[in-house]
Amino acid sequence: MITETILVVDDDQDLRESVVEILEDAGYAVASCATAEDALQAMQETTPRLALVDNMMPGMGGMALLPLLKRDYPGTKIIMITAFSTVDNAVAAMRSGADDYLSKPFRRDDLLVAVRRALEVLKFESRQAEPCMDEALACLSNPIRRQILVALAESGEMRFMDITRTLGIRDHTKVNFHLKNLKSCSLISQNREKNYRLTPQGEKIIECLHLLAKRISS
Amino acid sequence: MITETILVVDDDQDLRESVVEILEDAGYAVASCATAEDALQAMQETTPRLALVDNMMPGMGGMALLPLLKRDYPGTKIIMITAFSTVDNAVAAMRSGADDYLSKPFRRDDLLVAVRRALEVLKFESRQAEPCMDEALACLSNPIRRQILVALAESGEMRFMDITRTLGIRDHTKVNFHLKNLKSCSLISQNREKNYRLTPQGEKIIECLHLLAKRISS
DNA sequence: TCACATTGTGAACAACACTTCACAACCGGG
DNA sequence: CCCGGTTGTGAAGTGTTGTTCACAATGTGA
Repeated sequence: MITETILVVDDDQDLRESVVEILEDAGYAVASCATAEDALQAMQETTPRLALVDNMMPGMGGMALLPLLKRDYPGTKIIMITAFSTVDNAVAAMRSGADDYLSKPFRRDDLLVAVRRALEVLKFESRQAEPCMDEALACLSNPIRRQILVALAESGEMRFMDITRTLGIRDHTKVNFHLKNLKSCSLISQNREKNYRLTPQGEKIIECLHLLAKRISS
Repeated sequence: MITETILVVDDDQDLRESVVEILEDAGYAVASCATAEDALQAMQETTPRLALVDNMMPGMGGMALLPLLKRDYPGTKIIMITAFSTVDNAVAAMRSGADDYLSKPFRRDDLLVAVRRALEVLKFESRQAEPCMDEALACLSNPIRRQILVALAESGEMRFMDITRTLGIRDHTKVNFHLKNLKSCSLISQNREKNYRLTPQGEKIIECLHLLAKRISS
């Protein structure tokens, strides 16, 4: 079993060591480095699931590091640390993929609260919901069903024959068959007016399809 | 074709009307309402892909509305609007799922920039790369094959009987069958020592499986 | 060398996914 | 009212996927 560590990235040696100490006192395993470049190296070696990153660093700054980390390690949570924080800066950081944001100076407890919260989220996320994915993935295995989902995602709401014609399928009962499948895994639903639309679950699946497509093609 | 609209949620009638006007002048179709409760209703009816939500409203506030919207309409982008903005508030909003954050008072152009940026992201996300995913998704449709991929992701490299025993399958030829499938979609490969391992493609798929699990369970 | 685990193939079969067809309930306009 | 489009069901057939079994090549330690 690989020990779970937290990575601390900060060029200010005093602050870095103090952060490391706080975390180690709290019982966490910690790795640290002083530059964004070293951080990338460290990520490759230890792949921590939580990283604390300083915003202002010589060389590549934290804001530049953020998107790199999020792209290559989408599962890793990142807490941004900043002096001179502004609303705009915080928003920019969060938009770039930071999972939390700490303004310097912060108290010991601010740090620990943020870390614990991030780890809680990780714990929650790592509890997988495999079972409910089974039916969903099985549904996705058929191209016609995928096309239906995509069409619904684009149009928001469609009637039966809309879908049939959009896909260019002559036999409407065939479409019906797949619609029934999608309904039974509750990826789509039908309202009183008989309009089909994605369920929240269905939308999540579509989002993931997009992610998958993006990732595979890149 | 349903017209794409932007939803504006703000209790302050003056501000709401001015925002609506700015957006309409810029050529967008706009719907608006004054309370979070009405917003939920409006979402059900029109399902806009972009919503501007005021933070402070009588009744349910914007911060309470946010997670509801994100849960039920994960595809919809949300821009939070706030008077008295602080870093903490901005961070909290972004953490709750806001995609952007505007401090009052803002200029016409600030608003339009944020809106355009959100719409750009939406446009990008809706562009798909379906074709190469077909075989991969078909492979994922079988639980045994998924288990094999997961096992390989965890162990890095395994031999035939390792896999068979790890999955607790008595008939080794069954495993062989699925391995052959996985090989033929090049999600796994086999080296001279007959060890099986994930291909780069296979690793990407596993990442996406994790993402999917995360998303579905949350 | 023999015994035994590993790794694999191909055929026969079972189970399931998908398609097609015949038919029917319903609604709206002419 | 009748006609044609919409939305649906169920049964029968077809084809694909998945399982099982009998068997074989290879390697490996006693």
